[in-house]
This record gives sequence, C-alpha cells and structure tokens, in this order.
Amino acid sequence: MNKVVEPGWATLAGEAARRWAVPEQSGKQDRSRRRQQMILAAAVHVFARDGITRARIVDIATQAGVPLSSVYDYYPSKEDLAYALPATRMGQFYAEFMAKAPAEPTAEARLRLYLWLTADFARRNPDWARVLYLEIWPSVIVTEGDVGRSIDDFARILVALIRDGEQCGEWPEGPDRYQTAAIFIGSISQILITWLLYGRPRNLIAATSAMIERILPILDLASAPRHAAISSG
Amino acid sequence: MNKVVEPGWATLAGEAARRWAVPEQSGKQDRSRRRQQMILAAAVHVFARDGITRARIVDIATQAGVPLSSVYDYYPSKEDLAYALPATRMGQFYAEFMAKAPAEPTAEARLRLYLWLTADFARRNPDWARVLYLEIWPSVIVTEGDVGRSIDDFARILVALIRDGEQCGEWPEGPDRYQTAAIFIGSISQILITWLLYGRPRNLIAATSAMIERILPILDLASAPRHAAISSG
Amino acid sequence: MNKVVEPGWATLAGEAARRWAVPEQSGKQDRSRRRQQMILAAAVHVFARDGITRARIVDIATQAGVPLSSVYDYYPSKEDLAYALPATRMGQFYAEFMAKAPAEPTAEARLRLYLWLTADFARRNPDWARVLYLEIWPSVIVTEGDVGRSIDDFARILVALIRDGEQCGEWPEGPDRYQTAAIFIGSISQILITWLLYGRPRNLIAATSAMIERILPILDLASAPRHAAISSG
Amino acid sequence: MNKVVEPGWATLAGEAARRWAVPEQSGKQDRSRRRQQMILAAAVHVFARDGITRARIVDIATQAGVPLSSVYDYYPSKEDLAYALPATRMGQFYAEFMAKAPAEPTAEARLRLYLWLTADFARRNPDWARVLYLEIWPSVIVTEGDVGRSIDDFARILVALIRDGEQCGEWPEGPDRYQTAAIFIGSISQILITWLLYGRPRNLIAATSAMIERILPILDLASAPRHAAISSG
DNA sequence: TATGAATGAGTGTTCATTCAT
DNA sequence: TATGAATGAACACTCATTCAT
Repeated sequence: MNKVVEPGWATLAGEAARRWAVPEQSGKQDRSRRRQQMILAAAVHVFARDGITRARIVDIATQAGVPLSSVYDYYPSKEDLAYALPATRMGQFYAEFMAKAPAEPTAEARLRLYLWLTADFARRNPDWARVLYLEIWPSVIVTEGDVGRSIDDFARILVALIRDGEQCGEWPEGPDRYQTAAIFIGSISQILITWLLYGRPRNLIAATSAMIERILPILDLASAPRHAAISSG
Repeated sequence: MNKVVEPGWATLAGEAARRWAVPEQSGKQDRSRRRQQMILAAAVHVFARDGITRARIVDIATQAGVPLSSVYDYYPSKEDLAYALPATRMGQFYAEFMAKAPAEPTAEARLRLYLWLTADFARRNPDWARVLYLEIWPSVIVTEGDVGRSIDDFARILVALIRDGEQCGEWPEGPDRYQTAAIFIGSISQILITWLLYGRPRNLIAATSAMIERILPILDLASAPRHAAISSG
Repeated sequence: MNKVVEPGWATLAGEAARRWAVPEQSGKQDRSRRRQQMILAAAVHVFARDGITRARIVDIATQAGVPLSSVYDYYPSKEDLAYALPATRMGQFYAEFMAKAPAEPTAEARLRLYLWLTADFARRNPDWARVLYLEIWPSVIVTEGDVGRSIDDFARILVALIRDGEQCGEWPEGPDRYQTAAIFIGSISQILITWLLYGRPRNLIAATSAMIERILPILDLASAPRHAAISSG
Repeated sequence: MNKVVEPGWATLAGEAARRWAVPEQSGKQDRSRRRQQMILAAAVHVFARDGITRARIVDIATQAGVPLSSVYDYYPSKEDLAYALPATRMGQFYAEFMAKAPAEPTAEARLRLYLWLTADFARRNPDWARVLYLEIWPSVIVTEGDVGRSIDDFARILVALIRDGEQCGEWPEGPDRYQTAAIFIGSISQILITWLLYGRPRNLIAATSAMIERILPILDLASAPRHAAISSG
C-alpha cells in the first residue's frame, strides 16, 4: 500500500519552532536588538489594552521608551508591527512544546501536554493571549502571509498529534481529524476567551485540565454516534 | 426535597425573544421605522466588511441611502449603533428558536435544533455572523450592558437545554453543565469562524450537523473519563 | 438766549418705555402670545447658562416646552431671537423707572434711583443680567439696530438726568456729561460683573448703594481737579 | 503695633511680570518658538475678529501660516489656546509697568501711570484689547485657573498702589480700597469698551487722561459723602 | 542611525434651519 | 398654524507617517 506519508508531529513542531524563531541578525548591534524587543513587548501590551486598530503607535513608543520615529526604523508601518508579533510569540510556544514533548511517553500524553501548554502559555502571557485570541485569531489577518502560516501551524501540529495516536493504535481512526481538532481548539479557546474577558474561571489551569479530560474521550467515540443509541431507545 | 427551581429553557428563550424584540415605537412613523431598519442593515454590512472600529459612519449612511446626519437621529454615536445590533439580531434568533422548539419531542432534539439553528442563522445572515463572531464575541463589549445580556442569554439557554435533558433522564447528570456548554459553543464557533474567514467548510450545514453528532455523545460520557481507560491499558 | 432744548429725562425715559414695550399684537391668539413669552423666557435662561453663541435652539425650545420648529414660527433665526431680548427687557426697566421717578423730589434722588434700580433690576433678573452684562453689552450687537438703540437709551437717559441736575442748579455744570455718565455706568457695571461672575458682593444692593454714595460727589468735583492740589503741594 | 504687612505694588507687579513671562523652553528650537509666537499672534487676531467661540482653528492656522495640525502640537485644544493668551499678554503689560514705574516719584504718579498704561497698552494692542475686554473679562473663564490669576493680578496691583498712597500720606485712608479700585477699573473699562465697539473716542489717550484726572480726586473724597451736603442743603 | 518636529488626510459629531404632512 | 422628521454644511480633533538635521 503506497500512501503519502504526512510529516509527524515532531517534524512539524520542530520546523515551526525553527521557522518562527527570532532570527539572529548578525549585522545588528546589541542595542538595536534590545530596542526591537522593547518595541515588540510594548506593542503586545498596548495592543492588548486598546485593541490593534485603536492602539496608537506613539503609545507603543512611549511604553517601549523609544522615540516615536525609532519605531519606524524597525517596522515600516503599524500593520507590519502587528504582523510581526504572531511569528515571534508562536515560535516561542512551539519551542516550549518541543522542549517538553519528547519526554512524554505516549501520543495521548503529548496531546494533553499540547492543550495544557496552550492554556499555560496564555496564563503566563496574558497580554499576548488577549492579542491572539481577541484580535488576531478572529480576524482576516490570520488568512494572510506569515501570520496565517505561524498560526496555521498550531492546527497542523494538533492534527499530527491526533494522527500519531491513531497510527500508534492509542485510539481508533476517527471520522475526521480536522473535526476532532476543531473540537479541541474550540473548547480550549472558549475557556481562554471567557477567562480573558470575564476573569473566569479564576483557576485557568485547573479548568483547562478538567476540560482536557472531558474532551479527550472524544477520540474513542468516533464510531458510536449518540443518535444511534437514541433511535434505539 | 426543597430546591431552587431554575427556569426552564422555554421560559428563558421566551423571555429572551421578547426582551430583545424590536420595540414597536408608537410615535414613530412608518417611514421612520423603515429608515431605522435600513441603517441597521447597512451597519451590519459595513461592520462586517470593515470591522467595527474601521467602519466609517458615512459609509453606513451611504449604504443605507440616508444622509450622514440622519444616522444620528436614530443612534447618538457609532458606539450606540454598534451596540444596538446584537439585541435585535439575537432577538430574532431567539424568536426563531421559540417558533420551532416546541414541536421537537425530546430534549436532545431541542438541543440539536439549537446548535443547528445557530449555524443556519449564521449561514442566512453572514454579515451579522461576521460581526458577531469576529467583532462582538471576542471583545470587551460582550461584558457590558445590553450587548452582554443579549449574548449571555445564548449560553443560559444552552445550559437550560442541557439541564432539561438531565431532568428528563435523557442523559445523566454531567460533571459541569457550563463545561459541557463551553464545549458545544466552542466547537460550533470554531466551525463558524473558519467558515467566515476561510470559506471552509463549503457546506456549512453539513459540517455543522456532523459536528453536532460528534459532540452530543459528550453528554453520556460524563462519568467515564478517558484517562481511566488509559491508565488501565 | 436761544439754544436747542434737548429732551428732558422724563421725555426720554417715557419714550423708551413706550418704544420697547411689548407690542399688543391684535391678530395674535392668546396662546400664541403666551408661547412667545415662554420662548423669550427660555432664551434668557439658556443664553445666561451657555452664552449666546454656545446656546442651542433645541435647548431653548425644550426649556420653553414648545417643539423646536415652533421657535421658528416666532423668530426666523437664532440671531433674531437673541436680538429680541434686549428691547423687551430694557423696556420693562424703563417702565419701572418711569413708575417710580416722578415721585422723587430732586434730580439727585432720581439719579440715585436710576443707578440703584439698575442693580436691583439685575438682582431680580439675574439671567437677564448675565445676558446683558456678559453677552450683549460687550459685543458688537450693541452697535446695531434696535438692540443698540434700546441700550443706548440707557446712557441717554443717564445723561439727561445729569443735565437735569445741572439745570436745576443741584450741581455745577461739569466738564463732560458723557464722561460723568461713563464713570457711573462703568462703576456700576464693574460691581454687577463681579457679582455675576464671582458671586461677590454677597449683598449686591448694599454694595451698590455704597458705591452710589461714593461716586455721586463726582458731580461736585468737576472744577477741582486733584492734580491742581498736587502741583500746589 | 503689629500688623500683617501686605506686599507692596513693586513686589506684586514684579512677581506678576515674572510669573506670566513667556517661559524659555530649553529644549525647543528657535523655529519652534517662532511658530508658537505666530500661532499666538494669529489667535489674538482671529479671536478679536470673530470672538472666541466663533473662531475656527483652521483660520488661526492659516493666519499663522502653519498647517492646522501644527496648532495642536503647541496647544491641545482651542480652549487651551484661548487660555494661553491672557498670561502672555498680561505678563507683557506687567513687565512694561515695572520698567516704567520705579522712575515715578509719587504714589499718585505711579497710579496715574498704571491707568494710563492700561489704555495705552490697549491702543497699541487693539486685537488683544478686544479679546480681553469683550471676550475674556466678561466671561466665566476669568474665574478659573491661570487666566483668572493673571487677570486678578491687575486688580491686586491697583489695590496695592492705592494702599501705597495711603501709607505715604498722599491721600487719606479711604472707606474701601476695593471699591475705589472698582471705580477706577470700571471707568477705564467703560472708555475702552466704547472705543473698541464704537471707535469713540477717536483719541483714546486724551480721553483716558482726562478721565484719570476726573476720577483721581475720588481718593480725597472718601470722608465727604455728597448726601451729607445735600441733606444739609 | 537617531530623533524632534511637522503634516495631510481623515472622521465623528453638531446644530441651525427647512420641509412634508 | 403646528410639528416630527430630515439634512447640509461645518469643525474640532486625531494619528500614521515623513523629514530635516
């Protein structure tokens, strides 16, 4: 049987971590690089507070402690600045996952780690989480260019993790890996959004862990739709 | 056994439909009411196209075929206009649900209808769906005032539908109705967002129906967490 | 000795009272007249509160309890409305003076009454006083048309009162009646303006009375300039 | 005899001149300072012509020869611009007085100079005079903040000059220095207002000088009220 | 490279006035 | 005559971006 072998999670996540790693610009001075980091951090902060469209570049500059026009030495426009964020932050996320995933013994453990890390990363980077889940994710910019690619990788890796478990026989081949991934992403996103907007649940990690345990069984259920049970009742 | 009886789905949805119904302004002329509807429709269109913050009131006026200043005869500010949308549209949704739900024989059928109608309503009102899922839902305005209340009703009714099935014995009492609701809402939202942003799935209704069948079994799984199975494996 | 006989104070004030009396518009309905009075009163109130240029016609209409467009049935423009005020109010003032002045035995008593009544009228009509002293008086509209004439009468009568005393021999013929009148008007205005803006003096009437006693002696001093005393000292 | 010594005219006027002097903004370029002066001058011109509330910022910018938005680089709002005027102009007035007053030998000469300079300053800065006497003085803004303080200084210095003459024995201690000051200010203002609005007197300085000679004797009259003379007559 | 200063194009909102009924 | 509704002409203020030094 000849079939196209899709890349495994390790390949995908590794590539993603490398692809979105902050490049070592050899020519740049140290001070220059530090400034760029300050601007990026300030942008996340201000975007989280005011929203991307309402945010003012001058506020970002002030927050970063650099003159307004210096922002333009690094990013030619507000749009470019906004678009530079996802790559660096997602790269960091993928790198964290790659640092921990190999130690996990099973496909399920890696999947659990992935979902858990998603919430934990948000908890540790709440400003970035606001920007990602309230500004970038629900916006057309996720469909374009590097922003799209860096975020698409998230779903791609998740799908690969699901496929991995199927191939290892940890769970049956489900009807639609993308559907499964959508349930996982949607459920976790839903928690994160209510956490960001309402401050609930108070304990994000506990709630996410419980949610993960609740949705993982979906993997086993693929072939036993409820409506069968109903129609027989 | 004395316990607080929470309102059933019919009460909640009925109240929601009434609460957010477009009021019959006695004094207003017919023409005036038609203009207001034109403005509202134009606002949905322009907000969907440009996003709420980027949208220009003059574009809404032009789209509605009224002079710019007439917009201000009906809504004192752009913000007010944006905030008036959710109530009217959600009211329409609740009314549609109330028109159909009583004919459904089981709690499950009503739950299925609710989720299905959510997607179908989005399909029939794609502009509104963009505004709701990409602009309003992931924004602080859902935490405030009437906007918040009209949208919170969505989750409240869903929880009531879940409770209804429990009380009828159609499915066991789960560990956390809000968690269950979060899975349902998150999964459906995830489909809707990818549909809105990527145009996929092409057949929204089919994909949603499949998704519904996939997640409904969650209701039965409450007491059989996967990790038990795993640890025993 | 043949000289032009300028009209006496009684003639001037009497004419002024008549000229600026509210006309008895025979054709108008009673309701119509009452409305016009309501609008006028509301205009004074709103002009006093917001200043003439900042005042909004719709506020005046609301305050008057009439529909916005009804204001235009009486006054073709905001300017006309503003210009209609001085005549009616000044007319009332002149009428009050004419009602009391004839009972006064001396030119000095009449002069004292005139100045005192100026302050007392302001005290009893503070809204009108604000409009007159803070809006109309220091504005180009006093130089034009009826507004100008109705207010110029104020100075004209004052000059006539001064001349009256001279002709009766109550005080010597001064160097310049207009200068004397300017001192009287300026001093009283100064008190009224500080009263309107700072709420001081608390007791306007007492302060005005004291001021009147202080400035009346000016009438006797005409021929004994201080600098003579100085140069001789 | 122990009494609180109030500050003399020299102290007050010196402090006022310094307090409202145009600050030497260290960081600003020369060009920048020139622009600010242009804007200020243009504002005086346009405010004098149209009145503060009617004046349009774009007219001020055009008059100053700078782009509209540059006005906002110096003054955050039209209100701020209007409020910046009094301080600078009054500061200039106080500085002129301080430059000349010390050469005057007597309290009377200084008082005369003060009143005369008031009119002469208005004659040399007619635009500013319009703004001060027709817009600022009769308005609530004189009761607030720096505007109020810069203008209150005018009366404070005048009162100090009067007190100075009393203490030197040049004239008797009057019944109320504030009343005396009110007469002086009111009389001069009255001349200035008619000059501004009617263009009369043609020769402002001559008329003011005559007025000053006419009102200075008030200082000697404090104890001889006219009504005594009358009642005895 | 760095930055203080400058600016043009835009946009939400106001309100006097008019008009159809 | 009365009035609810409509509207056009303004206008203050914003901010991303550029430029001279």
